[in-house]
Amino acid sequence: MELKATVNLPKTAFPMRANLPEAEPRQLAQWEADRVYERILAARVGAPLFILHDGPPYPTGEIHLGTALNKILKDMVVRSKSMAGFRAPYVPGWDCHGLPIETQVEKELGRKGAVEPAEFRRLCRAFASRYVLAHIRDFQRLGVFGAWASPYLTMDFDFEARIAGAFLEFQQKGYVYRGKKPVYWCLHDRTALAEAEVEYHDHTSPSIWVRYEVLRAPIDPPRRGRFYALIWTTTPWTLPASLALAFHPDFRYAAVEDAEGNVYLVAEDLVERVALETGLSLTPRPERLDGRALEAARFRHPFLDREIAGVLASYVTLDQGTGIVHTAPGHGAEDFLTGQKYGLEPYAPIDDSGRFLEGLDDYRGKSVFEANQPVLDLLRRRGALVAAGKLTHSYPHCWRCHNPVIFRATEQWFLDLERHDLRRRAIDAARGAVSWIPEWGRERMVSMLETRPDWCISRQRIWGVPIVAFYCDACGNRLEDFAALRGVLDWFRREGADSWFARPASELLPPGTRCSCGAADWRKEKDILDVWFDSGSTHLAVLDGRDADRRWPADLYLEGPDQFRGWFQSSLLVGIGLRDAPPYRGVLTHGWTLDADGRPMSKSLGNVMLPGDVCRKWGADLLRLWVASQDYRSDLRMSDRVMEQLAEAYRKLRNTFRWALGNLGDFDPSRDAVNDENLWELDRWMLGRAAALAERARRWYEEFEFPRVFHALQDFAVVDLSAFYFDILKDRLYTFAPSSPGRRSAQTAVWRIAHALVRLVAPLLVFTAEEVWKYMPRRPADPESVHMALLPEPAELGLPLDPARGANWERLVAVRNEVLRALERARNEKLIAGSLEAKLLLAASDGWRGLLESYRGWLPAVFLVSQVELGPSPADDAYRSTALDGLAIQVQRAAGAKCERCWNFSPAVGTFPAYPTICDRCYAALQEIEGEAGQSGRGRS
RNA sequence: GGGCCUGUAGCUCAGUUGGUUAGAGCGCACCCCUGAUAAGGGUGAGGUCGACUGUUCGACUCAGUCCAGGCCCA
Repeated sequence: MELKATVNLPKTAFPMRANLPEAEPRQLAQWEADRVYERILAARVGAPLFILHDGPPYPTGEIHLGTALNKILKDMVVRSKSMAGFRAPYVPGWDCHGLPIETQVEKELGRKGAVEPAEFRRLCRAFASRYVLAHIRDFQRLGVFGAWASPYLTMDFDFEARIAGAFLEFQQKGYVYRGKKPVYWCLHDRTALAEAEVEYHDHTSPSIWVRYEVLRAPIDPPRRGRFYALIWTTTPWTLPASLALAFHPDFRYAAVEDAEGNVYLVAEDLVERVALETGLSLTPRPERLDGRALEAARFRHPFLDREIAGVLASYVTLDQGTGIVHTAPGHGAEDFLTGQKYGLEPYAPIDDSGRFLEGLDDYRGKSVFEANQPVLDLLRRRGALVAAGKLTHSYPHCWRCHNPVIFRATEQWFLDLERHDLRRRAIDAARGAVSWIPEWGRERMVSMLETRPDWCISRQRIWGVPIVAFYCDACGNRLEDFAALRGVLDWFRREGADSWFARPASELLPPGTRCSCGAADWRKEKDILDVWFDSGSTHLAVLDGRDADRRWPADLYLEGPDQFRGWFQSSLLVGIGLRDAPPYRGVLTHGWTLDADGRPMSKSLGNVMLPGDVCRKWGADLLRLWVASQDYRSDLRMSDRVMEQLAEAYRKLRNTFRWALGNLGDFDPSRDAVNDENLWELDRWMLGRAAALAERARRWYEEFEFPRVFHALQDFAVVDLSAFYFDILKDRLYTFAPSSPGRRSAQTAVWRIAHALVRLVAPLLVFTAEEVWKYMPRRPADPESVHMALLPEPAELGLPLDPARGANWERLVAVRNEVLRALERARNEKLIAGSLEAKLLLAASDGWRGLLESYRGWLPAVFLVSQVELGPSPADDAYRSTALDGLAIQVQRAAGAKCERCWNFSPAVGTFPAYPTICDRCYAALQEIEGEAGQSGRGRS
């Protein structure tokens, strides 16, 4: 038993089980107490800056997995940049204004409009502040480092002033106009919505076929019945605003006759389908018309005293309907454009809540969706309704209240994208100056910019930055004295944008501000700015160069794919419009989070997995591993199954570190490390492999290829270390005398590798890396936290081994793999159990023979067997390699007895009277150990 | 319907300029060890590379069509 005490078994306090959910919060508290984030920055004074500008989330509710993915990726970027030697500050931000907050506050208030605007804004501010604090905790829990004590909030007074200032600047530069346009309109929230605020859900609409009597068309009228154009629509309520019928210029239109002799115009290709869907029995007549011939046609409105024009539009399709589209320029984007072309008004006779202001008694005073049925009845009475049914289709809904929205022409504020070539310049910048990861981001941004309409920047809400504009009470003209307008910003800086609501125009404007008409009474604009204008301006407010950590433009924006229409785009337009350059040098996009079946996570599907729950069950490092393990450029799958798998990978990595730490318990790198030239060859070879890994990993970090880092680290830990190198080293580390050159060589290699690996993994597994670092023997120059360290340079792993020798080891590994097969066969035949019970007889052809001869002394260790002999010809029952030509392996029982100390078999066991149960090698080791003990005994006295 | 993207073993990923029997790790099955032990090691079974059609002497790799899924928009 006392022999066992002479075996150097691994010893470390580093726990095998991580217990991350409990350990991580302690680590967080430690980091905070030690001000590690600040110290990392301090350690990079004067280093080149790397600015990741944070895309601000809304401070509502608990963060979801997509948010966590986003923040973790950002943290990996910032940390890897920092460890690559950059000064990489991270200033997190929140988008505090807007409908999401208003909706929540209204919910808390219980009923709408219960309080004055100023009070409502106070409640919104309080709500946002509360959730910012909650989010900070959530994000910190993920191990994200950043300036949590000084984040940016778009509701900060100074920030509000900057947003309003950006608007004034746009206006001064001539980009801003007011116009009537159909916009998405939420009847429930009584506000215009940006495209970004609309989401599509299924909705059931009436599906009706309506006939418009033809007044004039280049075709002979029917003998018996009447002559109609047939249209199909799912929005009966837009019929009162129907001003035109649109035909496709290139379609052919047929005249078809029903049983009663009435004749209908319908797109030729749709005749059969229309007959089927309406139940009409339609008989074709010989007449055919090109769509473009119908531009001059005239029709009668089905129930209003109105003549309707025929117009041409290329968006008319043959997918559905009749190939003729009823057109209401006040209620559709495409209709609006067509209306403009033909000089038609964007007529929308409804108020903010969707009630009809004019028209027939049937529907006047009703809101649009209520009007569908009366309009239907009206059509039926007038004989205009040909058929009616229902259709469930994808329809735009308000992103906050989830009610269906409509298109409605209203007075709004717009940014003119054609002004000063804004659109073109933005596209050019996206094409040229910005680097996109992945590459396709460029094309996506460009194509979206090409087709997007002017930016509607006004909202009829309360919680936001007001549009700083005044109207003359007397003549209605808008104030264009920009010095006076800018004066308002001082109020914002002092009291916030709340001052707009709390103070009269006379206070906000310099005394005596007069209109050109001479009057001096002003009325404040009621609209506020679109929140996307807020967030689109964050780069102006945050990257303003007020200290060393702020520089415009940012190096990187990193968000989900939805931000192509959102933040990426709004920021770009603001940057180009006001600074004539993009606000970012690069844009990185990640995918969406999906469940195990590839469906997006959503509350309605009930498949959401919250980061908080994952942290409580698995730990933040495992969530981070999830982020690091998958290709974030496409969508990421999440499930218990995936987490279980990651937990296995984590465990393996952790135990590999643990074994290394256990074997470094008596190793001090500055005292015990072996020089490169004294390192054993295998150790140098492994160091070379680690160096190659470090080199690749550094490059991958540079390219944000985190999954490659993770997979490479895992492979290295599992294949190179655990299954190969460490397995081989056990014999040397456990049984050699503690200070023997061979053991110190192994320890030097293990230490260098672990010391490098822990830094390579640090940006990914932030908690575990720090924990490993704590238990690792370190050099005096090593920082206190692994996160202050730099990524390992390949050179740190030592001088490269001669490539020819490296190639030898690769071949030895190939032989080893064959040996393992042979040993397995022997095990199955019950010849041996453990591999140390084996003796190998290797017969090799010339190609392999030389190699084996020259590494003869290494072979038992590398093959984990007690004895190896090289022989001329294989026995009949030898294992013959198929992979390596000419190699045969014969497994026999090892000679001699099992050494009690090292468990190798040796004929020498029994030849040492003092130690009858041990082998010659252990005998020598024991001599050495006794010598060392004597020395250290003297040293101590 | 349009724009962009994704689709290689049960899971997560590699697959170099198209070129021999498509790789890795995990998981799984079986075996070994018991001095990394709620650890460690080994062997093995798993894939018609989403489908189809082309180009080519040869395609996971190129082209086209389709299918499934995602983001955005209609």
